[in-house]
Amino acid sequence: MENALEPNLAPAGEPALTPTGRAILGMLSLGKTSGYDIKQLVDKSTRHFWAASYGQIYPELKRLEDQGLVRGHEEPTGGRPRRVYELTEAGRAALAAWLASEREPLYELRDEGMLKLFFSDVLPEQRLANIRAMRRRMERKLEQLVAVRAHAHEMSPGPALTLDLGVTTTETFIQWCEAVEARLAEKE
Amino acid sequence: MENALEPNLAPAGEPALTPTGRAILGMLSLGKTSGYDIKQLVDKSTRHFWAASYGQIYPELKRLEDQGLVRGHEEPTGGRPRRVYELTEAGRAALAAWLASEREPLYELRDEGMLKLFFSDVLPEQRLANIRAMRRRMERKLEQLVAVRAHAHEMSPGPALTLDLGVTTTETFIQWCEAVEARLAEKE
DNA sequence: AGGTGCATGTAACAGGTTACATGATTAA
DNA sequence: TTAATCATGTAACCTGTTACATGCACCT
Repeated sequence: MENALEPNLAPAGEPALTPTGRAILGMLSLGKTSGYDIKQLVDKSTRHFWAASYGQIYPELKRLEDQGLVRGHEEPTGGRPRRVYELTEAGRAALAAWLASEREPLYELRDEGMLKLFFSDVLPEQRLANIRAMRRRMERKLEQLVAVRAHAHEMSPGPALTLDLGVTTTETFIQWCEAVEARLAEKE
Repeated sequence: MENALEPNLAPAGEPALTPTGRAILGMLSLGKTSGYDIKQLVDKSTRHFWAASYGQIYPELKRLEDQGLVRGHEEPTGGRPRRVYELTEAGRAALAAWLASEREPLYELRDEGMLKLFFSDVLPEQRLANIRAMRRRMERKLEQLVAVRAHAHEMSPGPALTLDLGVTTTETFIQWCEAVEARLAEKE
C-alpha cells in the first residue's frame, strides 16, 4: 500500500505554501515590490511557464503576511496608495526550503494546438494550416523571449539560464514545424 | 476598445464545447469507446500535453449526450456494466468545426522546475541538482514517448506527428540540461 | 480467499481566471 | 479633457483533481 503524501503537505513545521505562494516568495527575493509590480514582472519574465493574475496575487500576499512569510507596509506614490512587500526571515527560509525540496515539482501542460494535431486525421486538409498556426505562435513566443534576452547582460544566472532554455526549446519546435511543413507541402 | 470575445463562445449556432469536451469528441473519432477506455487512451497517448480525469470525463460524456454530439448505449461485459459512446453526425461536425477553427487555441503551462531554476540565485548550490532533476523527469517522459512510438507503424499521421514533435522537443531539453550541467560541474 | 483490473460515478476541494468596482496620476 | 497607466481589491465563475463509494470478473 502506497503512503501517498499530499502534494503540498509541508515537511513538518514548515508553513504550507500554495504554488502561487512559492512563486511570489521567489519574486520578492528579487527585491521588495507591490502586488502590481509582481504582476508586471511575471508578465515580462516567467509568463511562458508560470503565469499569475491579480485575483491570485493580492489574496495570496495577504495570506503570506498572515503566515509571517512576508511583511508589507504602505508606501504611497503621492496620493496613490501602494503597498510594498518584502520577505521576512521565515519567508526567506521557506523559499530556500522549497528550492532544496526534492518533492516532485508541479508540471501541467494543456496545449490545444497539439491536441488538434493529434486528431488531425479527421480533417487532413487542415493539418498543414494547424502546424503553421502552431509555428506562428511559437515564433511570437520566441520573439518575446529574445526581446527579454536583450537585457541578458544585466541578468543573474537563474533568469538567464531559464530564458536560454526557453529560447532553445522554442527554436527546436519551430524547426520541427518548418521541416514538417516542407514535407507536407511537397506532397500536395 | 477591444471587442474581446469569450474564449469558448461558439460561432453562432454551434454548440458550446469545453476544452475537455473537444478532446473527448476527438477520442471518439478514433472509435466508439467507454469513459474508462477514454481515460486509458489519454494516459497512453496525449497525457504529456493533455490530461483528463474520470471526474471530468464521465460528467462531460453526459453533457455531450445532452447536446446530441455523442450517443451512448449499454454494452455490458457479462454482469459488469459498460456504457459505450460514439459520435453522432452533429458531433462529427462539431469536431471538424473545432479542427478548422482559427480561434487562438488554449495553451497553459505551469512548470515548477523552471520556476525553481528562475529563482535559483537564492540558493546557487542547489542549481545543479535542480537541473539534474529536470533532466531526469524529461528522460522519464522521453522513455514513455519512445515506448509508445514502438507502435508507430500502426499509427496514422496525426498521432505519429504529435509523438515525433514530443520526442524532438524533449530530446532538445535533455541536451540543453546535459550541456549546462557539464558547464556548471566544471566550475566547481 | 484475495488481489488486480474493469467499470461507473459523485462530492468536496483547490486553484485559478474574468469581470467588475474604485480611484489617483501622468502624458498627449 | 481625455486616455493610458498605476494601483488595489473582490465576487462569481470555471475547470479540474482527489478521494471516496460501489461492485463484477478474472487469475492464482
